[in-house]
Amino acid sequence: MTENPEEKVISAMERSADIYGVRKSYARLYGTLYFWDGDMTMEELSEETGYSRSTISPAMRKLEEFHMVSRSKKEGEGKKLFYTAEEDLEEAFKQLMNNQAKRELEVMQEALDNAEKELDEEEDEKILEKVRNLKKTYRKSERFMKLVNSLPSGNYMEKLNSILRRKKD
Amino acid sequence: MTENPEEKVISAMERSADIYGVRKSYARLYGTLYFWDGDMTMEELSEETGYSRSTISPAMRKLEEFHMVSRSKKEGEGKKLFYTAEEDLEEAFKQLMNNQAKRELEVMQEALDNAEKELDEEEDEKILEKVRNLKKTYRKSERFMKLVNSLPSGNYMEKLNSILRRKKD
DNA sequence: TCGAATATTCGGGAAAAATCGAATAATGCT
DNA sequence: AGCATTATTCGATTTTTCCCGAATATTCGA
Repeated sequence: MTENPEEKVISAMERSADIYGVRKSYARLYGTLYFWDGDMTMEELSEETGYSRSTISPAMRKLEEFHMVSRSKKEGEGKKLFYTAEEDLEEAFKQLMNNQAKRELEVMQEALDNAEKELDEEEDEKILEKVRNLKKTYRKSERFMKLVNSLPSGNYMEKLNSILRRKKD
Repeated sequence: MTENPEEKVISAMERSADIYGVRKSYARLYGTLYFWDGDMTMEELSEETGYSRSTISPAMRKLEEFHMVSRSKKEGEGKKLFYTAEEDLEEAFKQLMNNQAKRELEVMQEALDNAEKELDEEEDEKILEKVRNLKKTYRKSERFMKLVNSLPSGNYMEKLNSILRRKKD
């Protein structure tokens, strides 16, 4: 909240989150945690971000689900939870892609399969063709996703680049 | 609206759009147009989707900006606009990525640069390290984006796959 | 097993976004 | 140039999303 240099970065994170349809509060919570030295309790997060505990609690669970943060407990600290930010964002993004986008593609493909089946019975060639066209695109995206996910984390860019450099036009 | 097979596909599109933070109306408009035989006027789109013209007009301009649809006029049809769906979704997604994500990355990188500069003056090593860490990740994403964009449309997946098959574990 | 500390859930209210209808602007035709 | 037709903009309304505080559930330690 106070105007540190990192505040601007956190704002940028909020903006990104917003653009991708993720709650801004998630971004601020993550950013605050990322720049914090060590771990934080929900109470500290609340003080720091201004969000109430009832906002933070589910937010942290989501962030955990996305592998953006991890929780831990401490000896003699009761049931209090301590959070730390996952620093390897690359891995986090891959996870995000894996969970969200994958489920997403599945829904679409199921819809396309059903439509194809029905249209096949109705012998509606024009629409059928369009459905098949979509299926092709989605199969391609799926393969692309799997590919990115299968690449070893950390240096996939370098690998891809070097692979593709040879066909440089 | 009536329960055709393609309605389910359009619903899935709406869902996708929603997940990615895009207006559902855009998805329905695009989907309706995609399955339509030929081009459509805004009035037809309005009848078909139930959205009013004042919703459709800006939506279509956005879809055009994203290269998802294209407009045209017809001889003797006055100023009336006719829309057709871009069928090459792959190209459209690339465009989308190019516009939205690119601007997005720029904002973040500027914030990171500024933060780095300020922190450098303050000699705050810990935070500085974290900022640099983020910069690294974002540079990587940027390169990745550029790479995907530079790939020839249509069969990049096949190429990548065949290239990578040899390192299959 | 009980009590204290903490996390989580939930309903209501506030804020934000999406859509509509009415008013305005732009375009093509005569 | 003026009229008719269609697109666009804008303020208001509805819908949706987000967040908070209070109530409830869970966990840990004794």
